[in-house]
Formats: sequence, structure tokens, C-alpha cells
Amino acid sequence: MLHVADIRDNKEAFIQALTKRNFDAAPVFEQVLTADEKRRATQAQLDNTLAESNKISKEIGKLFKGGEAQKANILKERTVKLKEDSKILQETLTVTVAELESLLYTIPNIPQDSVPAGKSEDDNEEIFRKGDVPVLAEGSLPHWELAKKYDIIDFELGNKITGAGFPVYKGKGARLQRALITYFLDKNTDAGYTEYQVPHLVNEASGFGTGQLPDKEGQMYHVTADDMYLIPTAEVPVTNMFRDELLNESDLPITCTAYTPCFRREAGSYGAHVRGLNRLHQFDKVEIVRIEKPQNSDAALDGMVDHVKIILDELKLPYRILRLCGGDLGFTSTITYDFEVFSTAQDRWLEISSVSNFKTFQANRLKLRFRDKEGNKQLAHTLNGSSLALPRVLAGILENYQTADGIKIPDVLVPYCGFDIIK
RNA sequence: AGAGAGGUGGCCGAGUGGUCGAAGGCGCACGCCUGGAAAGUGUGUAUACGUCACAAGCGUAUCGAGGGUUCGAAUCCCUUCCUCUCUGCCA
Repeated sequence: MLHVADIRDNKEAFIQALTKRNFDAAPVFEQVLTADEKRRATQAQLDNTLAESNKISKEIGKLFKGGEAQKANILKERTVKLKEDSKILQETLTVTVAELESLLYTIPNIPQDSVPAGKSEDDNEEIFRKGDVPVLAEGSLPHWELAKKYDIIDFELGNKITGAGFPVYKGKGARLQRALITYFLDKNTDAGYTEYQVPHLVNEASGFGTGQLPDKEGQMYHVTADDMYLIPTAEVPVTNMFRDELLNESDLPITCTAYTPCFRREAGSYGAHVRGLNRLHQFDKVEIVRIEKPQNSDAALDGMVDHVKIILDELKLPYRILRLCGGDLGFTSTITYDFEVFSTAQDRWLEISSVSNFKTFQANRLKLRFRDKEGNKQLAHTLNGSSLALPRVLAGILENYQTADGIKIPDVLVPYCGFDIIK
């Protein structure tokens, strides 16, 4: 959520920047500024009315104490009108604040200067590419065929017990999952991130805090009986640990990593791109989250990108990094780098990580602030990234490491798996 | 799920209708004391919004949240959320 004061001060620049998202901010900005003026005017009126009312009440108290009930009763009459006025003003204020907030909720974050303009993923900018695409033997298979061939993932079984998009991993497939989770967590904690285990259901306030609500309501599974949401990413519970916190500057940066399953309804998805592990309703992910001082967040983002690179280098998977264009940028992000692994057998790139800087956009909703050295309160910057999402990494490994003898396990994972080939 | 207790400032904890944004303590900050430190001692120490120069000052709101009674509510009433204890259930 943007700050009204920021909108007022940077209106033209923000409008310009938001065109990169193909978002026409001018009309909503006008509405915001009008609503804010109304809010302030109403508040001033209300405050004055209440001030007078408070003053009279104090006098009445004194008069009663002094035994002058007659005079007190005369004063009482004067408060009737004030009371009516304040009630109306209070209602107006409540409505105006709600209007203002719902307007602000519709405005996405301001893209950074380096974010390219663009409409769709076709306009994303490739900024890095590494790794050799293996030349696979004749008859190489996509991962969903390999999963069946080696009996390591059972999609039909998932259909039976839940529905499409909830695969069952078995045998070496399950072990490989566990190995990947542990390996990712180890890499992250070695890099200084503190490991957390967090709830997989969150309340409504948490959904609003990180911006999944109200923007992506339909994407989350909603447990209506208890009004809780299954998390679509560990970002939600982890970042919300710091909701309503006033930190000290010396606490920063805060760095967290957490493994969680992630649940996404993915309404409207279809076709070949959702086959196998490509798009699931439940999947595993290890997330990294940072809370930073504003002046450090750009460097922190670069550090996160470098960190994910190291992991992919170690896994020896061919990958590239994209800087997302405005049209593909998430609602809450100022800049996002997507990592994609090349799936040889599918002949396409698979997104496996998304690393973003949200600046103060989430912190403003979360009321996540810190007290700087001068004693002033500032909103912190929040960042997060996948390090890493499991299914497509697994798909990449299965497809790129397939040989006539079976699926080789990347060297770095062998100690975690306890085997070096699936056959 | 049933019965009971409770939610007050960074923490603990007083406070049952007016002088309470809230005693006291702890913690923290700064000063005094000291060769230095501890102890002792003095002062200060919530948040948001409005006015405004993101100053001071002033005003308003906030004692889990929302509503009500009253001229006036942390204090009374209603609703709701949460926590704890016992019972039940259970990995």
C-alpha cells in the first residue's frame, strides 16, 4: 500500500512509472487525494467538536463537586448538540477512511527505474544465462513420463485422495524431495538466514499484511469454518511475524528462511503448461525473507540473486535470470528477478525462483517500522525470494539428468539422498 | 467442544464513573556521585491522526476489538476475538 503523502509529493513521477505496468493511475490518484482532504477536514472538525465537549464535561464535573447542580444542568443542555454533531462527523470520518483505504488497496507498487515497460512475459528482459543445456539421447522423456517410468511420483493417486495438482511422491522421489528441502535450508542457513518453522494457515490480518488480500483472494484456499487461509507461500507467515513491530535500527537486517508447503488454487490454469509438476495446487518451497534498512535494500536484493545463483551453479542446471517487465511484475513488488531452469525434454524454461524488493509497500500495510539512529520512525523494506521452489527444480533434474541407465543425482545432492541414481 | 478466569504502556502491575494517558516497580536514555564500575541518586521515557516546518506547542483518539448507557467510561452493559486453567477429544 502506498503512502498518501508519497502520492501527493510524487504524483507525476508515480503516474509515469505506473504506465510501465499499463496502469493508469491518474484518476485513482485524484480520488485518493480528494478523499484524503476530506478525511483531514472531517477529522479537524470532529476534533474541535470533541474538544469543546470535553471542556464542558470537565466543568460539569467541577460544578457537581461544588454542589452547583443547577449550573451543571444548564451546561448539560449545551452538550446535546455537540454530541449529535460529533456522531455525524465520526460516521463521515469512518466512511471516508474506509474509502481511502480501499482506493489505496487497488494501486500496485511503483516499479523501479530499471524495470522495463511491457505487457506480458514476452517483454521480460534476460539479464543472465549460465549452464550448458545437455544433449539428451533419442527418446528422452518429460518428467511426468519419467515419474511413471521410475515410479517416483504418482499423480493419479493424488487425484484419488484429493484432486488434480496434489501429487504423491514415493520411494526415491519422496527422498529426493526431502533431500532438496534440507539442502536448500542448509544453503540458506549457511548464508546467514535463520531457519523458522511457521504455521501453514494464517488469519485474515496476515493475508492483508503481505498483500495477498484483497488482491488475490481467489488464489488462496479459504477455510471458512475458522476464517483462515492456507498459505500460498511462506512469505505470508514469515513476513507477518513482524507485523505491528517497531524495531531498532540495530535489529536490521533480519534474515529468515523457512520451508513450507504452498497451496494455490490456480483458478483458470489449463493446458500443457500445467502438466506434471509444472503447476500444482500444493507444492514445496523454501523461502528467504529479509527486512532491511531502506538504504540497504537494493544491495540486499542483489545479494539474494547471487545467493540463488550459487545454488543453481551447484546443482549444475542450465538457468537464466529475467528482470520482469512492468506488465508481469507482481502487484506488491518494485522489482522482481525470476530464475528459470531450462527443461531440455520439454524444451522450455521453467520458473523456479522469484526474488523481489517490496520496499515500503508491505511494511506500510504491516506497520513494520524501525527507529533510526536519530530516533525517527521509518518503514522498513521487505524482500523475499524462493530459495528454492521444489517441483520445477525436480522437473529440471529429472529431465536434464536422465540417461539410458537412469536419472543421475546431482553430486551436491548425493549425500542428502543416500543414492546417486534413480533406476 | 463444556466450565471457569483473564486481556491495562517495552515488561510486571495498580486502578470499579470525573482532577487517568493512566500510581508503583522493572527496563531503557541522559546527568550527578566514583580513579573506573556497581550501588545510590535526579530527570526523562507510548502510539496514531490533525494543525504545523515529519520542530515546539496545542487538539483528538487509543487501557484486546466493535457497539451502547452517561454531560463524562480503563472503570457499567452488549457483542466479538484472543489467552490461560480444568474437563473432554487427540498426533
